[in-house]
Amino acid sequence: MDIPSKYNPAEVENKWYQYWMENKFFHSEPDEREPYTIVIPPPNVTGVLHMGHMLNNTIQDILTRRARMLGKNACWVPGTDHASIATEARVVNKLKNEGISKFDLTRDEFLNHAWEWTHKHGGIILEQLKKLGASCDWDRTAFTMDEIRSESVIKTFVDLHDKGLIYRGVRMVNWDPAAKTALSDEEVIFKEVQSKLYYLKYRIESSPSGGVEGASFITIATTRPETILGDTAVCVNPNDERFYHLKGKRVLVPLINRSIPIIEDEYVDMEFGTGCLKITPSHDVNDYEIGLRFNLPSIDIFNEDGTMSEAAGLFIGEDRFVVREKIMIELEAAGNVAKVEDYTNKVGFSERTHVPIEPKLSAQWFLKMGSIIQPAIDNVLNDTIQFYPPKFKNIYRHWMENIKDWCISRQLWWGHRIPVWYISPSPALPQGEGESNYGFVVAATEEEARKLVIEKFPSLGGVRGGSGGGFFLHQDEDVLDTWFSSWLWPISVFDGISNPDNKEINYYYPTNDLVTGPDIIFFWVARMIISGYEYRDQFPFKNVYFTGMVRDKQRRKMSKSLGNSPDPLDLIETYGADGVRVGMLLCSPAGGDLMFDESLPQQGAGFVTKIWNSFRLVNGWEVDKKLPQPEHSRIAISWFHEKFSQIVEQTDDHFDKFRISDALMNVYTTVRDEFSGWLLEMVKPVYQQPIDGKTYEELIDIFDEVLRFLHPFMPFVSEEIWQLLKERKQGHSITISSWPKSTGYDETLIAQFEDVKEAIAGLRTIRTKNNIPNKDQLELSIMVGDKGFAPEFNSVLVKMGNLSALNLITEEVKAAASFLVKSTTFFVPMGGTIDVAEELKKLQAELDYAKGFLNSVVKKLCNERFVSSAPEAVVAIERAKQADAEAKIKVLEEQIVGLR
RNA sequence: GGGCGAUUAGCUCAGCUGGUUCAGAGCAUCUGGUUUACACCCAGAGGGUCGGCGGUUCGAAUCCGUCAUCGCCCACCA
Repeated sequence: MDIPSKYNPAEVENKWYQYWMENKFFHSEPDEREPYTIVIPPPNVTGVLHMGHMLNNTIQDILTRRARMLGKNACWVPGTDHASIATEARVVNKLKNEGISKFDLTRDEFLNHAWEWTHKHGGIILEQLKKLGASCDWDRTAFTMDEIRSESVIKTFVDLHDKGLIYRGVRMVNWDPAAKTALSDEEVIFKEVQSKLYYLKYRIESSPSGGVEGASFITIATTRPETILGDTAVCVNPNDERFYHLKGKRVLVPLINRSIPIIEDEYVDMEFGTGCLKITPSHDVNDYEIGLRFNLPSIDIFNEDGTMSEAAGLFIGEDRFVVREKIMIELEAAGNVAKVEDYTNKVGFSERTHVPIEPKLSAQWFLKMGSIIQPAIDNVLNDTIQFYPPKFKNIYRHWMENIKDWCISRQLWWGHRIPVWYISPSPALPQGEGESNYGFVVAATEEEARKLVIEKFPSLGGVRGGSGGGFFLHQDEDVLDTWFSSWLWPISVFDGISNPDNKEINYYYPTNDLVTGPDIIFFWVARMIISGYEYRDQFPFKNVYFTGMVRDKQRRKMSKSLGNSPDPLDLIETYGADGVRVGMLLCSPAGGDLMFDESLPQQGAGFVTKIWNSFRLVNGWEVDKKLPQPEHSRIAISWFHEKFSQIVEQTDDHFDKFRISDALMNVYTTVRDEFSGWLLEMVKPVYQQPIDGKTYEELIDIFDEVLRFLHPFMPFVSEEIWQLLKERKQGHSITISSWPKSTGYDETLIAQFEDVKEAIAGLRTIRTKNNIPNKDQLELSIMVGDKGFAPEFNSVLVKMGNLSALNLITEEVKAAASFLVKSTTFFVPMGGTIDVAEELKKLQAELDYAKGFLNSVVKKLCNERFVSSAPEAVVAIERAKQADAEAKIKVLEEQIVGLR
């Protein structure tokens, strides 16, 4: 068969992916087999593949492919997330570049743009996953905002509301002034920033008037001077002696001279700043709480976009950060600034728009987290659901035990519109007004809402509002948090919310493994577990494997702005998908970060070439069926069977423990060392000689098995060679073949062969030291003693050592180079070229070492406490060590005497 | 401020219930080797007081305490 000498990944990969798709090998339907299910962490619909996806999806593909080969009905469900805020931000941005403002559009107009954008850019990432070789069931591709998923989300909202778990409340929320929406706590990232601490003087009311000098002041410290316009109190600690005299007094807010009380609350830290805190209930969570306790007015000085509102009184319409600068100038001029210090504090930023968030009081929808989370806590702590690595259990538990209600509404348009219908007597009632007067109903559709209203409020009458009385319905303008749809993902992809008893959900759920990043453990993983128990009374997945971050060599996170992230598709083009996959996994322990460097896919690609060349070697042999099988081939093949069985067993164990890198390392060294380095070299016929039929056939079967062992990691090259290796039936594929099985193994045989390897290494060393070319034959004599070297592999020694003769002897050989394996001595007669002094030196060194070793062992054995308290097996091992060392010493001493 | 985890070869990491899996792997380094599958290769070598200090034990990389350094998560100190 003619085989290209150079493997061409691009061509091979396209060919086989197409073949797999045409034959629907990745498609799964419920049947009588055991299911194996993974749902993909849905990437943003308009996103593009980055290195994190590569790592994550490679692992999922390996797990899926192996499960498929284990005979399970493997189903890896792909899909994308509508990514409410991220996508909306992109569309807004795009429109802005076209000179269109979102706020000039109607909701429908905007959504048209958003859908257009989604259809144009959506799903690119899924096409990219195909390049990686992802064996997803593409017929099941889902989208968090497609019909089934939308229906599931709405239904869930209505259900949770009807259970009393969803409520509307006015709370201090994290406000994103760029996106003009509330965010959940999880979407806020706190960062340390260099800022300033401003010490501002507030005049005490009824103090002697006159200039600032000499008047009575109280000094507060703040990082946000612009918020003084919203101050409604100044607070001190009741135990703070410094302020006893101010009890019950009032102060004037600088610039606007609003009179506000001095209040006392233990919340204030006497040590910090001046021990005096200004209270701005509208713009700080703590101040809000204090405001509630003291019944303080709340003045919202910001507009939704972070500019000053009318209520601020000054700087109206100007941005908060501009105002910070400006107000300081005015305060300075008015004599209200005591001092300004450099200060480092933490500021919350929006995860999506990266602007500082603004605590803001607003009406939002919340999901109560109190009662529904218990099974999610219990079943992770008791390992019903297992986390890999397990350290994430603690992090998870900590979060769960301190969980707060989930703010699920977002002031956006792109997403699932909240199915809440406000009842009003007029057709044009702005949202927010009249709610309390007329109330609302929660229903999946307007029709249902209408029915509900009539049921609940019969007095309103059934007719549409207007002159005839009746009512109008206004749907809530807001949409739901993206995670409110993705938390249902393992259920909703099988339509298990709307049709909870359908065949698919019953078969595929719960899923087996989830592979994701620890950064979304709270956003997503925890919430899926919660919803799993709430809606299926069952965990959504058995195992969660957390991947690490992909970083660069300097441990920096890969990011677009740093420009340190390679384009995955470029990598695939350069190194081939198999090479990149292997490169990603060679050193990425679970939960540990992956320091990515182009040398990794390079190594992966090198490994692909190695396999390819192994195939070229075997493929190039001429077979002569009449030839008998040589002994060295027979024993080599039987050794490989044992060894391979052992390796498969180890690898299965690695998989069970989600040690994917270790599993790959097993595959890597097996192919490179055991298969190519040893087996092929042992059975390789003499140059241009044919190979016997039996060995060839057995070898092809072994190769087949090795390829199947490789396949989950390197799907393409394994398929290519597998197809070339033998005549295959139409529609056959390694994809649907079987994973190698361990059939048990003979440890003795494997150990014996390790000795043989050592002996061959000894021979090679002698060649190197004495400059004897490989093609020159050597003669080898083995000293046969009671601790004999197993003779089973002697034929292998002859072949691999290129020996002219192999003698079994009982007497020392003079003028020979020698080496020792265990306590068997090997001699290679050197015909007088032997350097006696050198040889003696070497032997003496070995002897010294052996004596020292013996000494330590004997010491241990002489220690009665050791002998009496250590387990018998351990003592026996020590005794064996002693015997071995003694034998070795005897041999060495004899040799030394012999040489002298 | 609270919690979690880590520290083993130049780098990235294994090392399970203390004892031959006990000091390991891959990469990197160094030395030698190419008409005969593969220099994307082969053969060899060097390199570590297992973060420091105490303790438990016949025996500690492994268990305990403590200190140091790093990382991560959570938290409302202006």
